[in-house]
Amino acid sequence: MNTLSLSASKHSKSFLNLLKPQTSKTQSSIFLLSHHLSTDPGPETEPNPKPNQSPKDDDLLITQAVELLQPNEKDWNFDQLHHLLFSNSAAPSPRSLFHITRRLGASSKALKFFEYVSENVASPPDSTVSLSSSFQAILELAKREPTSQNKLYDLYKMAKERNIPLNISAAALLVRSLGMVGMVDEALIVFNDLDPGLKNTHLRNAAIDVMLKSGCVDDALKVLDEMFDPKAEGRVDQVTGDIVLSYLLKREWPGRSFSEEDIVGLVLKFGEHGVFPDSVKLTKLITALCRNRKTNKAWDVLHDVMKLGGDVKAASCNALLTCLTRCNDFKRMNELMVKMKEMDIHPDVVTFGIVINSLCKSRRIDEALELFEKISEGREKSDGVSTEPDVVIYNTLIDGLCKVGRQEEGLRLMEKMRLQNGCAPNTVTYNCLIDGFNKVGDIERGCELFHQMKEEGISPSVITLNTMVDCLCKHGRLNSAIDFLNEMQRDGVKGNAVTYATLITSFCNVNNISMAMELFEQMLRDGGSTDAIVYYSLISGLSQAGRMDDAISVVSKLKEACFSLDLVSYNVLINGFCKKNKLDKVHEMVQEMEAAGVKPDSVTYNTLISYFCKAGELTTGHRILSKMIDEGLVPTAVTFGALIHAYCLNGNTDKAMKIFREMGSKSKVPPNTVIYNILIDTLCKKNEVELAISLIDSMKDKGVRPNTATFNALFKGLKENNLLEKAFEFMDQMIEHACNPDYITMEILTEWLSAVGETEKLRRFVQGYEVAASTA
DNA sequence: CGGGCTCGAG
Repeated sequence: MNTLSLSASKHSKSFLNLLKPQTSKTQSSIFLLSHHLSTDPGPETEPNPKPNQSPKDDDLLITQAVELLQPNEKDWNFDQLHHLLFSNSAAPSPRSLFHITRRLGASSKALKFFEYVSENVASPPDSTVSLSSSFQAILELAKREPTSQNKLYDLYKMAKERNIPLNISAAALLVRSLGMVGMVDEALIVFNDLDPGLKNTHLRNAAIDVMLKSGCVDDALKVLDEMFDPKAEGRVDQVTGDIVLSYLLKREWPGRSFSEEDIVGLVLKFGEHGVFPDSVKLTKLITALCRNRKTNKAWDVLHDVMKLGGDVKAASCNALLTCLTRCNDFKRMNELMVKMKEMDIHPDVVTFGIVINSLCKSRRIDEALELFEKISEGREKSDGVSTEPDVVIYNTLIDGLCKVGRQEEGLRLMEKMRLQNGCAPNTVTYNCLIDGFNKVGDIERGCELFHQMKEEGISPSVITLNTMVDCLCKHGRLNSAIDFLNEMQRDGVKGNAVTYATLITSFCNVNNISMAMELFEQMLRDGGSTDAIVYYSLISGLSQAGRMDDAISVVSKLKEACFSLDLVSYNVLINGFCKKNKLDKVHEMVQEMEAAGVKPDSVTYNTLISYFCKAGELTTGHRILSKMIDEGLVPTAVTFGALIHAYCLNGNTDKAMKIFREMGSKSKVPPNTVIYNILIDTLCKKNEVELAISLIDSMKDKGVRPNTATFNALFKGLKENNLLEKAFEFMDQMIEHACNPDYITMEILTEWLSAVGETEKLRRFVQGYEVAASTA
């Protein structure tokens, strides 16, 4: 526990420190950086006026010249023109030529003027700069004209023939514009023709942009490499970084592929040159790495960017935190938060949301509530801290409470959130609560809340629908579920794949395959455009009903419709074949999924581990577990459950208990109801009822809901040992937890209680009254 | 660009 410094008692302090007003020493540098992050290359540079001519003189000249050039080019008065421009000993400045040319409006007219000037101006090289300026103006005009595509390149060829060099602005314009209209080869010719001295950062950026967008990735990388040379003209700048990174962050790269290592390598290389991804891009990169299970890479790149002096914002840290949460890596979560404080990165409301969610998901709901209180207090203080809990944080907590059976508290929290500005309950709030009450069997309250939300004008979502449908199905009220669905559809909430998957699976479970098929057809009909997910749900339902032949025939239908199986479908099929003990089919499926490029996930591994463990092949089970860990997957409660189950079956209860304890201490995976049930059942059978009872208590502490099977296992043990008072106690608890007795419960209790003359207590129990109260 | 709710494994 001590290594886990997420615990609120320790952390609340550091969080409060983080919330203190900050000395803003980083403030100004952040501002500067964000200014540099702009991708706008800045205004086109205009030629400088001649040193001996003031811009004012220049402007007069420009106005007069444009006046003279106003008429159609046939009617130009060349005498006056010559007098104005060339009678002076000083030729017109490049700046004035640029402006005169540009104000002629049309490129054809501008070109005529350009011809006139080139005939009258002194011979090169003296006139080169002037002519280049005029030429730049022609390009700018031509670019705006509708048929510019070929015109631009023709103009370039003309300039080249006449040995009129491009200035930087003209070159950049050509490269960009040609690239934009798809004349990539031409754009690259322009770039490659350029004098190396002219290839400044701006131009190289334009060229790299064109190259990347057209798939000439290797060319781009070559230019980029030159830009990394410390002696080079045109070093990388922020814009270079933006262009290259935006490209790398795309889902696919035309023309080449990049590994995560390549991308991270480039980011760091930019970093060494003082160029960093902006917050959005860094966050995207980290999110992408995390999605591809490269948590370590994500961790490294974030820390390296910090080390190199990049500006890291909370969002990027949040992305990594989310990923660490999913791996239950509390140690590094904590390390990262310490680092954030060190680097003066303020945690924001999302950061707190992630931490609170992480605590909730590990069932450390009270610590989550404590942290929540601390943040709320911080809001009251007048130190300018603006982290107040938002709707998401409230919802996270309400869901956390509901998930551990504290739905009444969840309800109270909803009332509390109404008192906070801008924190009105929303659809998600109600979804959590409805599910909370439904899951403990209190459908009445679930329905009540459902009507309440509608009265409040909060529209139910498809998740609300699915929550209700699932609950009705789990209680065997399949027809009510269908009615509910129809009613919601009338109100405009259409069922989705989850809805149908739930219904189809439920009908398969009660062996009503024809109804399942009918729903399948209905969804195909209603769905408008067919979706593969329709097939998935039926395959899943049939597999779980053990009808593997039917499932496989639906697979063929799916393939005929040109869909392919997804990860979940492979998982349910593998599970189905495992249950049927068809090992050859299991192998076939695993091979097929690998060939299809579908990577097995923890569910796949759990299914296989559980299969081999149950079959008594513990060695194979452990071997698959190692492979799972090698693949970067984290063992889940199901994984541990499979191992624990295996050792229980094996008679090795001590080993099972050892794994169970390690779950809490080493792995931080919260055990679930099934694991408790296995252990309680096994311990009772071995006559270790005391230990079994202590496990029930630990369930309460950890917020794991017992179910009917939990109590059944316990009652069997209590009956063996004739612990009647204990039995009454747990009968009350069963009522408290809204666990309905099933036929097994009734069998055990009827036999036992009739034998000892306690039939009255049994009667009250069946009617849902507390048993202990009946004695009073 | 980052955090919340339903369903698919044991």
